[in-house]
Amino acid sequence: MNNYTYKYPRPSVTTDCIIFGFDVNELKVLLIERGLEPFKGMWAFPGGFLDMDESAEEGAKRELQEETNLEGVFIEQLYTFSSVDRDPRGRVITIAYFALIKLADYQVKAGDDAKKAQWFSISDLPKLAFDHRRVFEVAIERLRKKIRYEPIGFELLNRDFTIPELQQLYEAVLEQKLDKRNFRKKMMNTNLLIKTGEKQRRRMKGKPAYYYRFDKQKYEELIKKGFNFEI
Amino acid sequence: MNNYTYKYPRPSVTTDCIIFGFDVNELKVLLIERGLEPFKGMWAFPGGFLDMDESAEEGAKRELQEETNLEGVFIEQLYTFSSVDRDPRGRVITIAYFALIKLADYQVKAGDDAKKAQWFSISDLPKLAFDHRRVFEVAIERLRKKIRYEPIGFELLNRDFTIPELQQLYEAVLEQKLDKRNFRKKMMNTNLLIKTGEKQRRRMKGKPAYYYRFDKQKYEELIKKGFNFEI
DNA sequence: TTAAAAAAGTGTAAAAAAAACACTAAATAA
DNA sequence: TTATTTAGTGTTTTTTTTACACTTTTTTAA
Repeated sequence: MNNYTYKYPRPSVTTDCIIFGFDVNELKVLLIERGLEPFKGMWAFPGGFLDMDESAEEGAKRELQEETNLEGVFIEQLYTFSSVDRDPRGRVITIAYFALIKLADYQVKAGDDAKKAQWFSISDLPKLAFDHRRVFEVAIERLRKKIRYEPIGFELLNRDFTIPELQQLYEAVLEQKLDKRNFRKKMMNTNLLIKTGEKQRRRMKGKPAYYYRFDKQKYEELIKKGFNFEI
Repeated sequence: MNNYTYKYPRPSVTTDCIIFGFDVNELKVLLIERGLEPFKGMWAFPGGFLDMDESAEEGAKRELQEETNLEGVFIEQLYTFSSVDRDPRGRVITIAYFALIKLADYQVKAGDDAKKAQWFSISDLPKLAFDHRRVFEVAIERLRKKIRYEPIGFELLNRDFTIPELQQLYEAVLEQKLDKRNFRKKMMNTNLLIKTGEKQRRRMKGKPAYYYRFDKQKYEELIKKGFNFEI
């Protein structure tokens, strides 16, 4: 035990992941119930200690994989939180990442005994452990800014989505109503949406909407030429 | 010696400061010549190890103070760099901050023997130690984005500045020419510039310009009401 | 089977913002 | 006193954004 000795004291370094999902018109975030002290019984973002042979991004991705079974998702460094007193166990610095996932592709592993994971609507969060409330505020603010300038909303929807679904996502994230016609116009003017030709085929009220796909390849080419996505 | 022992290995944590200044129409950055291996003789951003009783921001500010004698400057977390191999001495994670200072207020301490500090034009940087070239790229990109959406340019100018000076700063940062009339119009329309009434009084070519001040107090009030600075 | 209800889809006009553009004014230098 | 240099100023055109209402296609209920 106690094998690692240094001349000067060092903080522990962890990564945390703020994982957003979108379901039935609500923006959700994934939390884990803490089984141990400190903050036992409270909810926190999934995260853990950084290994010495991985970068912070790799560590965050590894944990995301372990916790949610998801790979290849949009992940981005959010902020590094380093208040001296943020963890009662000692000096712990956390490098926080945020991730957007397609909720439909993902099932919370029910009954995973080690850690109870659960999606919470962002408007109805429980009390969070550590400084995670603050972390959440930073994350949601970043998401709100980012969704206006980069086409990251699509990461939250199925590959095939309808324009009204996309609009509802924007409305949920930005917390404001948008004009139907102007929204569609703007999205269409990017020339980045491909109509699949399929209609919604469902037992549902109202006229069914057409499905679209985001043309990621075209987007990547356009940004090389200095194109700016903006909504 | 070797007094700190932990059960699991821990990375070292440092902070680095990318300090921008503006002088004679050039955007500059402050570098320190390394006196020791590794990268002896090469240039690097000022920085150092985080103390256990300070947050990363406090650490960055302390170092900024030590290196440049400046206090109360605009400072902002930039990014945390954590590649496994970024420091040949071992696992070192750095939390990078960027800062904007009024060059006129600051004199590089000539002959400070421990560390030779020097301003470099961003278009003429020497070879940088560690991954600091990458760090620089991230910093300049952030500055370019940020200056369009927040009134941070004023942090680089004297309290009293002329509109042409301000424009030259924007042109240096954004690396593009701007229309004189449209630039002035936009700046004036923010209603955040106070004309001091003073003219330039100098032995210089051309018509002297009037001095202005940025109304920080008014700006702070406006952002509370949802105002957006944009240029 | 028909009528009512619900949601998707569509275009145009007005207003606001951004871009383009050239001359006059005030100082210094020759 | 004349030439040179830089500051300062307004208007028109173009582009972008906003506001706004009806038709179409489906399901549900009568």
